[in-house]
Amino acid sequence: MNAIVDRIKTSCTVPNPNRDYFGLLTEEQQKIVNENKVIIEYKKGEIIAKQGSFTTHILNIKSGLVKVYFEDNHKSLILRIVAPGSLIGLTSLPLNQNVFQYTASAYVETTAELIDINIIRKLILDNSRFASAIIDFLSEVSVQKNNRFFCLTHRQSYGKLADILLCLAGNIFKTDTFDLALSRKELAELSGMSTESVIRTLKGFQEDGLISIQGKSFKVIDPDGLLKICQLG
Amino acid sequence: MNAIVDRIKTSCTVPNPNRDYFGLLTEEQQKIVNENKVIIEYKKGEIIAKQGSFTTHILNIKSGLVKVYFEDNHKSLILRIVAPGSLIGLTSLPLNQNVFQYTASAYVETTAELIDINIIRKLILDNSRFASAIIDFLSEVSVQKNNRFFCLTHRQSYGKLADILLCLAGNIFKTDTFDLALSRKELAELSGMSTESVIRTLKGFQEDGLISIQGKSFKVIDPDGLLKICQLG
DNA sequence: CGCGAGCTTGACGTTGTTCAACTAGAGTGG
DNA sequence: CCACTCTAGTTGAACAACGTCAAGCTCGCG
Repeated sequence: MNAIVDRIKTSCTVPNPNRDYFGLLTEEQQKIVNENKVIIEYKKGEIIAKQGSFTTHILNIKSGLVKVYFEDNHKSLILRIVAPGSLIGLTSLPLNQNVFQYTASAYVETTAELIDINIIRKLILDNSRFASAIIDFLSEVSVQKNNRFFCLTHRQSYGKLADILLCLAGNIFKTDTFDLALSRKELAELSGMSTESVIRTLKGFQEDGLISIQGKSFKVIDPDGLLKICQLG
Repeated sequence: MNAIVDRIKTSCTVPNPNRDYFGLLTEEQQKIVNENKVIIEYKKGEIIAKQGSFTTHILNIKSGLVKVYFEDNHKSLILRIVAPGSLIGLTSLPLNQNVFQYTASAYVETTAELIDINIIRKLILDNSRFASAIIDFLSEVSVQKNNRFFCLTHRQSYGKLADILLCLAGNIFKTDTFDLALSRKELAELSGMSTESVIRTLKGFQEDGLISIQGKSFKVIDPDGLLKICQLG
């Protein structure tokens, strides 16, 4: 499964699990962070950060699953799915851009550390290895977003949805059988399609023997087939 | 004109003109950069960086106009338009991501400084204010890309093209009358439409008295009208 | 048992792409 | 100076992909 996922430039974002940003800090610095952070639990559906509001804290997702989306004119676009180990709010680090540039909400019950953004700003200036890790993080997110961007603009419904399914299986749930925490409507949002089209496309995949669905329970039967659909468009 | 442009989250990328990344370096560090850079001139259409090839240098665009695009399966997606003052190649800073993540080519005659990427990596570790400026740059590019992403996925042809026109007038050429260096085909690529649709949509704008066109010469007559079209979709 | 949210299906309309033909202008060689 | 050709731009018609709308279904829960 992972071999498949590695071959596509998939559209869902997933953090690099090997990266421990705060482990790069000195003991002293870690102490400062620990003294200036709080841990918050969010229930399913709750807003974690609201686009346009002042970014006073950076969020470090510890457990759960979060959607980060851009809102405008009553429409929304999911920018990335955030799994534990990833940070939210870094685009507010520039002082001239100090409000959340997107909204984040919890797909499922989620816990997050909130760390004062000014502490983060100071750590960037005080610890260059930490700064470098943040640069790496931003670069990786950027590249993953490019892939998602490409997928949503240059593929049609079958390709988009095949991509999302492979990504959910390979990157988020890391197994070919999973109970989807998302509704059809959320799947539609994620792939930039209408709910009805998602349903019809899923049905098509099922008829072609690529996946099997039982309500919210998904099973990827033919990942290579899905991959082929991704690549064709 | 700029008041209009500021009100929309436009899809074309433009660098923050007030930022001089290398001015943050010490004299010593600037000397190292100057000793390890070359200036290259590119002719119209030439490839400046090719997706997939090793990133040995970061590009600092000094003059001209560059398109940065993502290629896959014989399709391409323009990620951003790069004007002088902006950097290209920063997404290759992470060591596990050390190839160009996109292709860059010159729209018009362009000059660029090429600076060894390892020097940049070292400067990030040695000079935290430089590192912080790079973080700010990546954040700004990220936000602009989100806007472009939203525009291309959630607007239809009229909205997309109106956005591009306002952006070209307001951000790139900075005047409401300009000779477009781009062909209709390039305009189509930029807005994610077919060439024919671009032509038809431009014609529509002209009939509605929003713009006037004489071959490659464009004039924005009613920026508020274009803005309204952007916002409606 | 009945209600309601989420899911599913069918019919229909719109948007925008594709294909093919045609035009205009710029450059080239006889 | 005139064909010739090549490219970019333009137009029309046919078609396909999707979204929208409206109606019906299902399943969990009070």
